[in-house]
Amino acid sequence: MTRMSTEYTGGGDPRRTIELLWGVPGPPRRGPKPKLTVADVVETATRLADADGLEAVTMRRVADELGVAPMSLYTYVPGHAELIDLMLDHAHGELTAELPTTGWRDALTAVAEDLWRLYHRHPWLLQITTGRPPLGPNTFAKYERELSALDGVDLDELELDAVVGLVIGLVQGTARGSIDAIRLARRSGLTDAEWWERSAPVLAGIPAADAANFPRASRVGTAAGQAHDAASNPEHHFRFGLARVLDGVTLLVERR
Amino acid sequence: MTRMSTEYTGGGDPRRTIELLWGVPGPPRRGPKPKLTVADVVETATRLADADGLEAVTMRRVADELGVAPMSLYTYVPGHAELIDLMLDHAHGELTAELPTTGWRDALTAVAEDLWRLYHRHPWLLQITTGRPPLGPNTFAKYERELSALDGVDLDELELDAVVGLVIGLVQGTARGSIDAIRLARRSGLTDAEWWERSAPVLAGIPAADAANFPRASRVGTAAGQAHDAASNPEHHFRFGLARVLDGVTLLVERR
DNA sequence: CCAGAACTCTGTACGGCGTACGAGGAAATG
DNA sequence: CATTTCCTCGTACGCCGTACAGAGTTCTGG
Repeated sequence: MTRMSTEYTGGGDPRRTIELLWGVPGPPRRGPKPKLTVADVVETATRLADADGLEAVTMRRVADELGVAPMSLYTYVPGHAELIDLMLDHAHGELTAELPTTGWRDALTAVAEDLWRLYHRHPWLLQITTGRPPLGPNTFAKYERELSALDGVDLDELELDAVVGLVIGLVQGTARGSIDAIRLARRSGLTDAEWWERSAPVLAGIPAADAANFPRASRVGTAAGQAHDAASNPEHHFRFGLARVLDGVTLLVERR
Repeated sequence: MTRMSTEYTGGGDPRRTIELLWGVPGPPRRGPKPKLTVADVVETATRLADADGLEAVTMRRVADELGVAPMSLYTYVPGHAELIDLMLDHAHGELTAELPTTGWRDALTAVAEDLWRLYHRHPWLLQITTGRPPLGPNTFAKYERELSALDGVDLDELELDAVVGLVIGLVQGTARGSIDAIRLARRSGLTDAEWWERSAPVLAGIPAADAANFPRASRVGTAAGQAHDAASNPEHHFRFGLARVLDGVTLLVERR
C-alpha cells in the first residue's frame, strides 16, 4: 500500500518562480525554437493531477505526455516544486465568477461555495501545503476577490483578514474530508459504508474496543453514519460549519 | 528544491492494521526472539518525524536508527503506510489532560488548545491526510474526549458531531499555517518578514502586480503583515476563529 | 531427544523518483 | 560563415518502498 504525496511550497529562490508566475518575457531568444511553452507544461501536469492525483505529476510522466524527454522540462520550469507552484496559481485563475451584490453574507457564501467546487474539480489542490502561497497573479486576485465580499462591512483590516482566513480554512477542512472519502472509495473500490462493514467485525473481536468504553463516540458515530451515507456527510459539515461561522461573524459586526 | 510528502491513510486491508493498533497478542511465537517491538519502531519513527519531518521517516532511516537492516522492519509493520497509521494513533494518545468542568465553552476551548499544542509538538501530524482515520484506541479516545466537552449541551447527535468537526477543522487549518511558517523559516533560514523583504522588490518590478490592481489585498495584506510579525499571525487567526465559532455555536444552542 | 515447522533477520535486486552533468544540434548574431 | 546562445536529451547518481529467497534460531510434536 503506497501512500500519496503532498508537497511544499515557497522553498527556493522566489525570484525565478515569481517571474514565471507573472510571465515576464525574458531576454530575446537566440537558440532553436522551443517545442513547448510553460503553459503546455502546467496544463499537462494539471490534467495528470486531476486524473490521478498529485503523485502522478512526475517529471517523467509529464514529459512522456508531452512527447519529450524528462530533462527537457527543466528548460521551462526550474524543477518539480516550482511546477506545482505554477499549477496552484493557475488553478486559482478559475475563480472568476461574479459575487452576488445582495450583502456580505451571500457574497461570502458564494466565495465558500466556489472554493468548495474548485477543490472538488482539482482535488490535488488540497494535497499542497501552501506554506507561503505562490505570489502569482491569480492567487492575488483570489484574495482580492475574497476581501471584496466584505466591502462595506465595518471591520478593520486585521479582522477582515481573519474572517476571510476563517472561511477559507473551513472550506479546506471540510473539502479535504469530502475529497478523501471520494478518493479512498475510488482507489479501494469500497464505499465508506462497505469499508465500515468490513472493519466493524474486526473491531468487534477486540474486547478493548467495546462500545461501553467509548459511549459517546459510539452513539454519535453510529448516528452520524446512519443519517447520511458517508459521502454526503462532509457536505453537511460544510453547510453546518459555514452557518455557524457566518453567525459568529454577524455577531461581531453587529457588536459595532 | 525538494518538497515534502504528506501521506495517505486507510488504504490497505484494515484487518492487520487494526490488530496492530490494538496490540492483539497473536499466536504463540515459535521462532527466534524478536530484537524489537512494534512500539520501538513507532517511537523511533516518531522521533525522526519530530526532528526532521515526515519525509525523514523512511524504512531505511528508521532501521538505521534501530541498528537493524531495513527489511527487518517488515517483521513488525506491514509497510510504510501502516507505520504512519500507528504513529498517528500513538500521538493521539498524548491527549489525556482533564477537561475543565466550568461549562462546554471552556471545555471546547481546552480541546482546541490541547490540539493546537499537539500539532506544534508533532508538526508531521498535519502532513497526514486522514482519509479514514486509523481505528485505534487513542483515536477513539480522542473523539470520545472531544464529545465529552459537550456533555449536557442540548444538541442532537448530528449536531454534536458537526460541532466537534468544526472546532477540529479550525485548529487544523490555523495550526497548519503556523507550522508551515515555522518550518519554512527553519529550512530557508529566513523569517517570514525577511522572505517578504526579498520577494517585494521582485514583485515591484512587475507592472501587473501593482497595488492599484489589488487595492483591498494590498491594504489588508500590508496591515496584517505589520500588526503582528508573521509568526504570531496564525495564532491570532486561531484565537479569532475560535471565538467566532464558539459564538456561532452558542447562538445555535440558545435557539433551543 | 530430535526432526521439522515456524519465525526472525538480512542481502540483493527491481522499478520508481528528482535532477546534475555534459554532449549534440539548431537558430540567431556579428 | 564563425560564434554565441539556447533547446534537447542520454546517462548516471543517490534516494525511495518493498518482493523474494536464503540463513539462522527457537519451539513443538512425536
